[in-house]
Amino acid sequence: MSFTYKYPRPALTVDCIIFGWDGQNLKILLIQRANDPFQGHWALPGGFVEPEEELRDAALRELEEETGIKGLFVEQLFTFGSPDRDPRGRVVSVGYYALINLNEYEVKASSDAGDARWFFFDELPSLAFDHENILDVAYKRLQAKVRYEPIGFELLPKKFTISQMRALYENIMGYEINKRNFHTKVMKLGILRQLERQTDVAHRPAYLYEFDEEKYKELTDSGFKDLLFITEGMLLKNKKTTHSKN
Amino acid sequence: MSFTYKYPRPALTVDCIIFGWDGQNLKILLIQRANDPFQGHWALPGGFVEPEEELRDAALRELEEETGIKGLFVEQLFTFGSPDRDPRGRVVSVGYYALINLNEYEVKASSDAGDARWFFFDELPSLAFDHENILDVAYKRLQAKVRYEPIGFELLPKKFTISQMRALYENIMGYEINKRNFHTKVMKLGILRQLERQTDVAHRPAYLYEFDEEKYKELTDSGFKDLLFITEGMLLKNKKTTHSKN
DNA sequence: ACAAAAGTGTTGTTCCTACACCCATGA
DNA sequence: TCATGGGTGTAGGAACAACACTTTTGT
Repeated sequence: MSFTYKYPRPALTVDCIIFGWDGQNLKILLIQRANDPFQGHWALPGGFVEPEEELRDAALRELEEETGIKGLFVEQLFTFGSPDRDPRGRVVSVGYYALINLNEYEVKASSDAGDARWFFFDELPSLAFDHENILDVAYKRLQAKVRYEPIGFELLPKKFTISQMRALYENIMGYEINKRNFHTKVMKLGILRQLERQTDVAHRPAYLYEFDEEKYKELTDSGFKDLLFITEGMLLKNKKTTHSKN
Repeated sequence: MSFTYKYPRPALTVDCIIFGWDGQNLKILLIQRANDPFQGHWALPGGFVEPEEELRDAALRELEEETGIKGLFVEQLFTFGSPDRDPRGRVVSVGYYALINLNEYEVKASSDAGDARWFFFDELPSLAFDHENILDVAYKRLQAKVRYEPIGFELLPKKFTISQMRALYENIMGYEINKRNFHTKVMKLGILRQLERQTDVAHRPAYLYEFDEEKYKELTDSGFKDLLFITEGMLLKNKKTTHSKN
């Protein structure tokens, strides 16, 4: 069976940039290509969009295939369509990025499509196609979003401490964050519900919090989010953070 | 001549949302469809992406065809790919939005592809396909961008007054803007070069300004734009602006 | 008692907000 | 002189930035 058109048509794919967070490290899920163009190279997971499939659903399907998890948080990133981005011919790819907490799910990183592996964000191999560029766009987007609204609750566990939240943001921003001012800002926003305290830690136990979606929705819906969430004085710019891999 | 593939492929188009500003009104360029699906309906200008063409170039080409202007400001908006968005079959469309000052160019609004016309933003007809949705996404994006950085210098003439700039933002935001606070903020940013004054107006002549791209680049490059450009107290929320069509 | 991380007090500064007021021009 | 916008002064409050300090746990 085959399909014939009057004019040439590009193939349509989705590529997924999957950000994972294990509490210490920002990671990216990559797969090793089994077949020819760039065989053996690492690449972003992705694949062809089915004829009757929503773009978003295609992304979710690929994500489920690679991680085993349904209904991940995804957002459309950008569409990449340079004529020569794939040596086999023209392939237009819609990029989606996903956020996932690696402790909550114990994500399998293997799949039908060859080897899959989580990489530390600062130890990425070189990638197939234009995937380094795509990844770059995704990371910049993540950094930008984090500046003007608190996101990434998909990356944190259900219950988390402010320190854990701060550690995540430090990794995304690439800078240490002023503890005092971060705490103040988060509290003032009022989108966290305070729960019980931690136990069994060798220091003063921190309060646990959970994300209050109601309050968050109010904030964004109520006309205006006049938040720059991460402000300038919050960042300790002399102290860069590596995506520490302890 | 024809092209045959093993699997079905969607057609790939670009659609352009062209925002125009004539000094008083926000407008949108639409074309009237000459052919069958939605014949006679108004639609966003757009068309197929050529086999060897960058997506962005396709958008620029369409824009030139419709407006006669090369090198307009464009930015990728979003990609729309619902399987049923076009009754002829699957068509995936990459949306681009453009900004253009209607006085500077005296834009022709006719084209080979049937009738083209500028519509007042608040007098839009119903549109073909899912173009109302696309337009909605574009307008929301424009509003969002304007919140956290001063954009739209493409919409203003080379030399403009602060009042003209404010009028533009009032139209985009849909609210009147507090004159004092807007003025203060714009001045503090330091991205405008002050020029001579207006002449021949029946009131105190305003200073003309031009956009200082250098300073603007410094601002954005220098790490952080901690600007919410349009702040809450700037807007007079009781006073909505229609996109006044005088 | 000590280390380690959690959490709070506070001060100077900048920015935002909401007013009121004066200025320069053409008719 | 009046109408019409252009442009400025300013005061109270909120938010930001940069400090230092106290608290609570396990070892």
